[in-house]
Amino acid sequence: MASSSNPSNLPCSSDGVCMVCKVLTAEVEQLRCSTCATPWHTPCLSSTPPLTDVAHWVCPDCSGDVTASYLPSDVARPESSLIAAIRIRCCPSKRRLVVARSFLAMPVMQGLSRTEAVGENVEDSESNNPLSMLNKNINCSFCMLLPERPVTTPCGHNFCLKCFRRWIENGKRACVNCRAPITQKVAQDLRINLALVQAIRMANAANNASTTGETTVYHYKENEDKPDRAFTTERAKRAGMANTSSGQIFVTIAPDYFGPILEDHDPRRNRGVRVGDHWKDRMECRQWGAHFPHIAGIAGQSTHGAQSVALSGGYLDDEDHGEWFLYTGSGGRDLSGNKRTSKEQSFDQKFEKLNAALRVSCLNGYPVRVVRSFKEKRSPYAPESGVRYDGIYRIEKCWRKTGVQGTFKVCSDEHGDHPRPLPDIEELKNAIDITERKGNPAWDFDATDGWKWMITPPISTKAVVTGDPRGKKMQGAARHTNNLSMRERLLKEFRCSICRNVMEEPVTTPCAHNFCKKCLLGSYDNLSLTEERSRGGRILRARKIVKKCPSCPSDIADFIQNPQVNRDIMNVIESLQNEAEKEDHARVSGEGSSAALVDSDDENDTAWENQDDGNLDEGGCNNPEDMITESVDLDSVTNVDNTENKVEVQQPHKRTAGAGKGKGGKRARTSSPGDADARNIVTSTETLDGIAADENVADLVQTEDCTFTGVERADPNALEVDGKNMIPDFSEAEKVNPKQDQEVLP
DNA sequence: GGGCCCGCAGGG
DNA sequence: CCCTGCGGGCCC
Repeated sequence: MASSSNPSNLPCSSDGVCMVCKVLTAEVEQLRCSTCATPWHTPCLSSTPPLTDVAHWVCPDCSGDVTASYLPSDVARPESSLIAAIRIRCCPSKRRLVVARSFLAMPVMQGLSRTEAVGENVEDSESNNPLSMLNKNINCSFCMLLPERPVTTPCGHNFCLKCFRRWIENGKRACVNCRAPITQKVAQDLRINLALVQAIRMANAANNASTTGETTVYHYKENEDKPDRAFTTERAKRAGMANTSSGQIFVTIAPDYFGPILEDHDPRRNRGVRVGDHWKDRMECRQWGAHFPHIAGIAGQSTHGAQSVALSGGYLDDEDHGEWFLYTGSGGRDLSGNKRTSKEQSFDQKFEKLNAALRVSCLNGYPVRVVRSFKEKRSPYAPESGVRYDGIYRIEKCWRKTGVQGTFKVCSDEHGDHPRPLPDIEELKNAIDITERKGNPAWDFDATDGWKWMITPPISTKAVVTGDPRGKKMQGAARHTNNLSMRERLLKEFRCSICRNVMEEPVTTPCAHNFCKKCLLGSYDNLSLTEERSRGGRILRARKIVKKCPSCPSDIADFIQNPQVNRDIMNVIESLQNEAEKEDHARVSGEGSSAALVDSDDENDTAWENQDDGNLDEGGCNNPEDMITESVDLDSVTNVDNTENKVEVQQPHKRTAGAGKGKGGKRARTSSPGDADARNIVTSTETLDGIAADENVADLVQTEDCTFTGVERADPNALEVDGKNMIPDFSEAEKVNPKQDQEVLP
């Protein structure tokens, strides 16, 4: 390995110029680092590897020696930003580069560097900058940034998943920090450290927020008491699942969370919900968060936006073209009496409630999750059974128009009274209240990163898990409790799952769960390492006892033999606690707010909720761009008879703009006296931002047509397991129905 | 296969 | 607290 002590050890720049001798280097004179792929000018290296080792050569930046000199404690040196800049090169992915740039450009970071450069204590800047505090204590030793999708080694060191993977893929089997061996098992079965993810996210969100008091928000409500499956009481049985009580919600997203459900949100499987995932019914679908309401087709809040929709055939004139669809809003049906559902449209829909939510998502270009149910019999894209998650779509247009389901008119293919298969433009002519996005969509395609948030996602106003009646009660009770500071919320993320207190001597298991060292070891006190066995007087070889992680079924017997404290996390916790103490002293008052730290979850969670309530009127958004929602004039709808809200949804490679043509063309834009539908165009988009993203992003299709946003590929595993429920190949389907692709029918 | 019927979850 | 909602088992 090259020596790191030579100060002149510098790589070549991106255009191939050696940063030592300033000469444009030829490929043959370069040595590429097997870890970061950066080229180095061989003649300028202080030492060169033997020819046989060239393939495995690791550059000075990536080699352990140098990394050591870049440990967080060294960040305080004035040249730290330079070091960081150089280190960025070790993570060649563009994405990281982008992250790094914006990172360095952040005022917060600059402030941090300055402060540290002159040797001041950092804590002052920390108090208001949780992000810089985290950044100071937790750095990936490869890229020197806050770890992205952090993984923790059994020796207690934290890295970006990607950086660490690259290291492993290059055959390294020792921790870059401490040289502790990394077993094959650990290397192969990396798990994201969710506590870190949450903390970093929270800090990021706080940092991005324009005002100081606001919060992001990952509140957890007790959910564990619920069974894994939905259940129906004896009395309610006859009425079917409408009367079932929800089972446990498995994902850690709030009901008003927008976008894909990533592995970070899926502590059970650490996998996330992927396109093509399939459930037996709406209840099960709900438990995995794809679509929460178990009857209603739209999940959303009128001022916040709609998070998901279910396509299940409730409205006759919906069109499903796979990549885009038309969706009718809710309302306008007479559900009085004991008729809890009515197919008849008896009055106008308006852009209120859930329809307003759709419109908010349309205006802002939020990602909308889409599930299809087998009940949508008329769609070739519907699954044969159950409910399937079909990825992220975007609502392109909303309008109201006279539909076919009015009281006075029922049009269906059988009756031959086909509405003209108009292209969208035509339909839009007849429509009223046309809404479309004016600005840039919040969720959009980026050439480098694929589909992603272009702005800070809307801040959740709800607790992560719903459904526990106790939670509801607590909501009210806690409504008056005080808000938690960012520091307190961060500390909450670092609680031990066993004692529920902020961790002391935190250890991270290979399955990425965090506990106090004492708690973890204590829970196996009565178990010896091996079990003596005998049979019929004969002594058998001792069998190793399986020791399950307290949070999951993983066997962590090996790990707990010598669990290493996660010092990064410990440092963060200590910093946070010191800050809290200081503040308490400064306040001198007896009732410091840090006391809230030991409060029950419910207390705290609902307290945050309370805090959020204050923001609700602003659409729950803190980003100015989100404020568009404020301008929505929900009352602008007037004098329409029987209006339904429709959504037009679009899929990837299709031409979208003209949605219209569908098979029968349902919408009889006819003379029916009333029945305007509120419609929405939705286009499909999705990228999973997680481990899976690596596999998925490349599959995103970008259309020439700006209306469409992209589509995520189905999970191949899901397809294998259950072929009949596989997500349809939309392109094929289109071939079968060429008409659908024609621009306009006369 | 169609419709009844019922009582959950969530918005407001 | 009231109202609504693209469920679904069961009975006919």
